[in-house]
Amino acid sequence: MPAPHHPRNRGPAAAADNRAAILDAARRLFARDGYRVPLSAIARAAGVGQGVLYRHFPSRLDLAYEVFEDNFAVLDQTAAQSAGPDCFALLWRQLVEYTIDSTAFVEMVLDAGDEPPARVGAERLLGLFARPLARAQAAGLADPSWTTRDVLLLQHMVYGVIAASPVGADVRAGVRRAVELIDPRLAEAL
Amino acid sequence: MPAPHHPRNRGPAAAADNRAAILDAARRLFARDGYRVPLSAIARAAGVGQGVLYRHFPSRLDLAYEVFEDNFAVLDQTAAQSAGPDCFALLWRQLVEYTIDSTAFVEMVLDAGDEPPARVGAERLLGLFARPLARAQAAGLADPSWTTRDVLLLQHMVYGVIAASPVGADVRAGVRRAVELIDPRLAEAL
Amino acid sequence: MPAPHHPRNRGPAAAADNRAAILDAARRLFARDGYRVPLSAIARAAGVGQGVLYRHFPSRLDLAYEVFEDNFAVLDQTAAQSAGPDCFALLWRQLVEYTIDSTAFVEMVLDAGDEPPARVGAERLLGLFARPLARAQAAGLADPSWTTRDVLLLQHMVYGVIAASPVGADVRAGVRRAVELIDPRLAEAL
Amino acid sequence: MPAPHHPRNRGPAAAADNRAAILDAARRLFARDGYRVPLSAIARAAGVGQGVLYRHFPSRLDLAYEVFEDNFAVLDQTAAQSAGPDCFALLWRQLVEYTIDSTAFVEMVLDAGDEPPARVGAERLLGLFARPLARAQAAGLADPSWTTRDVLLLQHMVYGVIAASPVGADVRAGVRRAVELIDPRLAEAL
DNA sequence: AATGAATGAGGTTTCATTCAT
DNA sequence: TATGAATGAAACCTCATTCAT
Repeated sequence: MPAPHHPRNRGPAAAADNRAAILDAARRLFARDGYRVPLSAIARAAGVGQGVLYRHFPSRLDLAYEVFEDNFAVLDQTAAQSAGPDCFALLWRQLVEYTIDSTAFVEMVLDAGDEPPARVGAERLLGLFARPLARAQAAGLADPSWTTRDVLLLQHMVYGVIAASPVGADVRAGVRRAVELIDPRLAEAL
Repeated sequence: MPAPHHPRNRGPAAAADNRAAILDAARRLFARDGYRVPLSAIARAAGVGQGVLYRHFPSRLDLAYEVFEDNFAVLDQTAAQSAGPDCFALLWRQLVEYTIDSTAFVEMVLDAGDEPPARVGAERLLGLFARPLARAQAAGLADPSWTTRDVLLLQHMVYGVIAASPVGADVRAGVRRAVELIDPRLAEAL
Repeated sequence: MPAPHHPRNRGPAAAADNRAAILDAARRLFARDGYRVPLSAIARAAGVGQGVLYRHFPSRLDLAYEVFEDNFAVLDQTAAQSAGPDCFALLWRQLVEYTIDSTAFVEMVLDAGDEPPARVGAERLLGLFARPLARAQAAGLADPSWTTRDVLLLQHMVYGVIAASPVGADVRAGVRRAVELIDPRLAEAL
Repeated sequence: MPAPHHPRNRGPAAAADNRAAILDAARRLFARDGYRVPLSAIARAAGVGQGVLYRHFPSRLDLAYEVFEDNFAVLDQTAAQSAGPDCFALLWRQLVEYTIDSTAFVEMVLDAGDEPPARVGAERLLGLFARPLARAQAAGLADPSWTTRDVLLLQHMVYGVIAASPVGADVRAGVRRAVELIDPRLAEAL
């Protein structure tokens, strides 16, 4: 038995692993049980004590933000790698995917309320979409009247559709139709 | 002992009054403190015992549904009184207003999750909008491709914008712009 | 078996009993374990749920104050019944007794800190001692320079001696000697 | 790898520095936040790990005792340097000052409870005051009935006054009046 | 010898729900 | 039928203490 089942207190070296395990557990539980899932459940699922969770993430929002931070990282990469007019569509598609997958994201945003908006990523998204949107507009692939802030609104509208979807419903179909109502080009990207 | 010290139990006659008082208190507290307000607070504000609240509304959702039921009543009235092509715009405007005013509504919908969707009024809205939408479409006041189910989607999109609005933000402006992105005619109605 | 061992939820009728049981338990545990004893321990000892404790006494200070309220009641009685010059000595003796018995009282006072002073009884003691002190002074049984506020200081000095007494020490002897250092007449009363 | 990234472990030489830093931090935090301040806060303020704190001071009481040890050192010096009948007054003044400044001292004494009394310095104080008290008594500067143990009682009485002082109160004035009640000569020394 | 992360017990507090009266 | 106290299961958060590195 080379791997002991309950290695108590693996020391500071475990910090990075623990952090990753917490983020992983949080991602899963946020997705399964919603943003309000007990932090103790996350700690348990991650196999760490509650104190560790508090050390790494002093508040629920800190944790949630980090969970979604990964998403931003991928979006950043997409924005950096794709310089053509399609970049906007790619980003939009990914953003919608993340929004669908992380319904907890909606609740986090709801809950964040009076927190600095940058915390919940709005500003990051704005920066992310600015140039791709301009390029898409120049190429006639996006409505010329849209601002980057409108892209946020679009995402929020997608939120709404997802959030209001009954559990068994086909979320993707609903989102697609909703986006279609706004602009067929947006729906095509999905 | 002819004069009870605490004339508490006013008998069955009080039931209707209590019900109304609870609904009224719930409406206020949902608006002020959000959907998650303690039920005991609602009971207290209504001046009734907690048991009464449970008698009338076995669950928070039952209570919330009834609270918003009144909104539907007004919408019903609007639908009944206005037979012209403008009816759709009137209904839409009212629906958006209710959605904005009752942010708790958003949370309720989020929370309802796996409850029968009809519970949260979707079916009622469908029935409500069916004929007015048709009339508006016939008069060129609404996109001919829209179905009544699309109207629900539209409302959900408005949900999203409201839900994602930071605390101090101008919710109405955001909603208006969002609706504008979909169709200028919808925005005009607001 | 006429008396079930664990009668769960005895209903509102139990409120008064519960309140008394909580106060009783608190008095015992404060005396045994100090002011910082866990509230949950008090609830357990009283045989009630934690919620009940919170309903009756929203804060530790509320509970402590009520526990010591009884003491004041007895002092009030003494002050009311004894109109002679000995009244001061009687009150002083009782006050010292209570102070000795309730070391938690010291800690409560320590902990109260910035709470309204009336809460922790200082003002009550002032009012209680005013007239008896005057009578005792008139009869030459108390130092004429003492004010009622000085009586509080005297009590606090007794606090200090009690608080600093090692566990096994003869608290009473220490207090007596301390009081003797101040004024033999005060010590005689003990 | 000649240049370690984190020059953390400075080796045995750091032990003395660490000890001093911990004592310094403890003195400040005890004064600012009270005796119950988290040990982790002290470690942090001292810039050391928590383990180091435990190595040097196995318990909070050990730490507190050492913190106040310095006070004793000064008292020792006073006792050694002043051979006249005023020595008692000087020592008394210093003792009262330390007691006022370190309200945490009061709490420590309260908390020590069942620890060996010598730990909290009683015995040291006894030894310290023995000869100065005798000299003061011989010179008529102190009550001839006082024993050195009475001096401890006097200090405890001062404790009580300090401990019972409301947060905003003028502690010094209270202490002065209290001491005056005992003996004007003691108050003069302050 | 120092670090500082991990542990986990334990305290406080809050409510949804029940139920004696 | 109404009352509102009682229940008790969590949830949150905080440290004292340990221990791998």
